Amino acid sequence: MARVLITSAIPYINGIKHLGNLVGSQLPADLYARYMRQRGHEVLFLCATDEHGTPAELAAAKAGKPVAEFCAEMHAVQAKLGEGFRLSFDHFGRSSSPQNHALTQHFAGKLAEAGLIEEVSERQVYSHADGRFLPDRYIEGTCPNCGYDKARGDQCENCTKQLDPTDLIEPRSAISGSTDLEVRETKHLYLRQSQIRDRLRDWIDGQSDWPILTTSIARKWLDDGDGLRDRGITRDLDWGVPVKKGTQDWPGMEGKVFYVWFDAPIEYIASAKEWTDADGRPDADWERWWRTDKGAEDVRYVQFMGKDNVPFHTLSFPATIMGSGEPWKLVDYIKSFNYLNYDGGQFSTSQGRGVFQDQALEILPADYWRWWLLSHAPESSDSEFTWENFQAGVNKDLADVLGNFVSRVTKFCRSKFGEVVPEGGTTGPAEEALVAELTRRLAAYQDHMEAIEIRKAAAELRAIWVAGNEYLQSAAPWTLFKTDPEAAAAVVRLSLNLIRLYAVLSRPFIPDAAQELMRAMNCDDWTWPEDIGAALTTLPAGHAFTVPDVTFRKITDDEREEWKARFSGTRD
RNA sequence: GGGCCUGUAGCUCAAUUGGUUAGAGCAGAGCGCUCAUAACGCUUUGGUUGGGGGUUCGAGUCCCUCCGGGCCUACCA
Repeated sequence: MARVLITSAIPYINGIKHLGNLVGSQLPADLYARYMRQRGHEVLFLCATDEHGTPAELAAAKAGKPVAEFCAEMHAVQAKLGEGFRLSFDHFGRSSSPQNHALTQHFAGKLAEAGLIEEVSERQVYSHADGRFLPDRYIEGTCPNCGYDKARGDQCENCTKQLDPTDLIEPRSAISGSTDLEVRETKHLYLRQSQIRDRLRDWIDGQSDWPILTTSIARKWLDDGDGLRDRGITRDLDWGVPVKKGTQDWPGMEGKVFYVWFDAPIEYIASAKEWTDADGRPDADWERWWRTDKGAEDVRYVQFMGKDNVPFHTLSFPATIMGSGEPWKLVDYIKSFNYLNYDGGQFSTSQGRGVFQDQALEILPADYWRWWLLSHAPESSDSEFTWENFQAGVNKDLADVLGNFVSRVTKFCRSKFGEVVPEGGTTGPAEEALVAELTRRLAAYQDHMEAIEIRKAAAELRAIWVAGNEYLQSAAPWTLFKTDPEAAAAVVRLSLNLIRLYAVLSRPFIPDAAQELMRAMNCDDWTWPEDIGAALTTLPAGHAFTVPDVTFRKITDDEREEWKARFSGTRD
């Protein structure tokens, strides 16, 4: 039995996330966590909300709420949506937790001791009307290069020229529109990542099996221009982790907080402490996952994230861990994803474009989304959600191939033998061939799951479902029954066992439906099959079952059109 | 501008990393079955692998070039 630590990128707090966010980290992480648990491994699956930063403060202001209250509410909303999608987190924490405050300050203290923190004085734009410093992109003005009047302080979207906020003509706050701006001197802490560059490079170079997407982004940052740059890890904000050196005050840093990207990954660790603290368990219980000096040497740590998160997970966070000089667990494998687009464009939280998690669950059960999203995960390039593809995929795969198989087997049995596994008859070459095929496909399925090749795993699972229909078609128990009822009974007995096997194998993808099927088979044996032939005799003759309701109803053309129209514009 | 990724059948994707005649699913066509959610099975149509050039006995795969799509470019997260 192995021990697997799994984290998915922690979703930002500023609003309800769309399906692109879901498929880019949490959903695949959940698939992997569920699979590894089913295979008997010890799994710790952690996630949290990422609650700090300017956008969180602005979202709270827009909602007319104090930021702490806003974040608490949004955390509850996201936690509930996670449950709705059956994300099997062992703990869903908050980056604003006291545990994360303490740990973030601890790391900063250790980095300072190691000489990896530098104090830098810099000039930033302050808005009197907004009462805050403005990040570059929150300043708008006219581009000095092309004259575009909505250029941002970091870059002009029209001519793509990189800008400094002070380059803008007639700069104004993007928040309030105020032109009452002032350049102020302010002091910040920088993490001297450049000092750790060679260690990071050696570490990255040693990861030959990581997705190209992951390593190429890391190398780009290591080698771009003058190489890996030091990074500011503090901000002038109210809401965040106060800057401290361990438990000590940090002279000159009063009133400042750590940068959200410094404290967010540390929450992966703090979430584990939140998890044990919640039950009053000792620190040793979470440290055995995170401290290689306290039992984590044999842990395999796997992270899931969208490509936009890769630099922070391959460089900044490892630099924090390496630089601390303490034996924290480094990530072993980083699975990164491209983007899921929506019907010809991007999903957008700010523009309200696409399908959001709450809306998705309102119109269909979680399994529909899980199956389609996972079987179309943007692994090799950006992928696209269209209602036509979604309808076709769900109807064909879930309703026709899997659902209808269950339906035809159980209903045939009920009409000929009653709601009980029939006895009599023996298996022959057809059954042996089926077992051989399933054994081969199961091995492939397992290989793909181990390698986190999600679309391939989904395709293999589907092929396993198809094999049942092929078998049933060629065995034709409805014909056999007329001349040799016992032979038909043997076919049906095996087919009912196939349903149970499908519940076991499909559970990581579609946990609710798997549960329904298992319940209908009046069984609770989720043992992962070591031997297909043996697994297909689990339900013995005489075992009672029930014919389940339609497991997956089809999406009608009318529904498809209705949803397409409903989600074409922006959400309220 | 620079860097990275990507382009394979109408659609969504494969192709053991340079090795037979480029494969699946969906959609389309034909046949079969009648247990089943008008479901299932079998057969089948469909590709100058974005264009052009090169290396090689051999290129979807490597190199050059052009075209298209996307991402990143460090103070959004």
